[in-house]
Amino acid sequence: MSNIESGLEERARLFKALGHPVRLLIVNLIRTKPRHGEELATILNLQAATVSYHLSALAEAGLLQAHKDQYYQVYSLVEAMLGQTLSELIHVPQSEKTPGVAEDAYRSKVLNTFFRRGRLIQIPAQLKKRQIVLESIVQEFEPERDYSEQQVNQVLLEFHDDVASLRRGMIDVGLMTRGGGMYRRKMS
Amino acid sequence: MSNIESGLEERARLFKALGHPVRLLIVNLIRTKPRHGEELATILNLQAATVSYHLSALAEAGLLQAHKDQYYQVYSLVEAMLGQTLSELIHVPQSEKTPGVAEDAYRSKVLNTFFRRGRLIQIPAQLKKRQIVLESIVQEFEPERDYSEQQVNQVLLEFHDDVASLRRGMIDVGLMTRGGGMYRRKMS
DNA sequence: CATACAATTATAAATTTGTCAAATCAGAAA
DNA sequence: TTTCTGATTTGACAAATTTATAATTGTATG
Repeated sequence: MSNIESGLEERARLFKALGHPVRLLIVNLIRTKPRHGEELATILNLQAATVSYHLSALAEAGLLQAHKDQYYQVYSLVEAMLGQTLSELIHVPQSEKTPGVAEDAYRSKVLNTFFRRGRLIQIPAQLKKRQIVLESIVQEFEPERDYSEQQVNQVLLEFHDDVASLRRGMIDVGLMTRGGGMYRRKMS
Repeated sequence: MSNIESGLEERARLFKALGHPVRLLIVNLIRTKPRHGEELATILNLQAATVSYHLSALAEAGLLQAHKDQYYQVYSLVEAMLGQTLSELIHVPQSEKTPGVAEDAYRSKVLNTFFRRGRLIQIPAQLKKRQIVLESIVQEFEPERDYSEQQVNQVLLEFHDDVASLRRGMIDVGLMTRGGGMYRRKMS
């Protein structure tokens, strides 16, 4: 996966997720043992919807992971995060330190809006934004190589479940071509 | 220093401070070398006032320290913070996990508003709040022991520069008594 | 002391967050 | 299938955050 997310925003998201008393409490509660939403809502004396909101913030930041268990959506801590030091977490690669040209800034903004942890949250309705997003995804294909629909789907599935729309989008926008049932990425 | 700050809010403040792209950038810039506000404003292409706002958020969170150098207020990183792991930083003492009774909640709220990193930001104008704040500060004195004005000042100076107002407040509110030039804390 | 420079504070506007209630969804169980 | 239970989404609204401009404060230099 390539240049899809601005590391800067991603980092900020992590810290922001932890920057709220309720969410810190949630993390601490889940740390003692994995828990589901309703349990937390009761303990914290908040609405289930509110807890859900906070949980998704934490999950999007990569701090929590969820798995289904019967009725319940059980959240647990992503242990891998815990060992990192502030020093490591704070660090932003040199390349990101200057916001860059306005053009790139807009591109980053769009990518940051629609991608979360490498996955496409939603396919942009606006052409201009869809274009930017698809351009970023098409990088995953080698140019001038034939892919079966199967293979195309497999790659696209990493980004979004609605692979059909993505596939169609690629053709519409002119990033890929189809011929004789095979797909190939156009060289830019 | 005692129960003055809710560790929970304090932690959240730390993370919240880092939870913004501009502030992360600032931290990274300052990390390479200490810098002053205007310099950062230029690099980041933001108003000086805006940078000032972000800097104070970072300073209040304990991440930055400032020292004057001629005209300039030079900010540098508090190195001590950097080594801590997320695991350590996230941890909230057991006692804080339950929000507590409403009565205490109000008290915490007031204390959190007026204290920052153990220092009093401002002496509350409202009596009720001043009372809460002073009560918390008076804990630093042993009851039934005589203190000279000098000694009183020395303790109070840890909390706020305007020691005179604090001293007077203590008497007004009835937390301390003065007699023959000596001060003593009343047993509650 | 007046002027210049940097920093902070005050104010205001725009944006984002946090919360709840109501509606919708999704998986299990009857 | 219908129903039950927990989870998520949506809409609304209050609260907070972010940012800019203008005013103020604080140092230092001529």
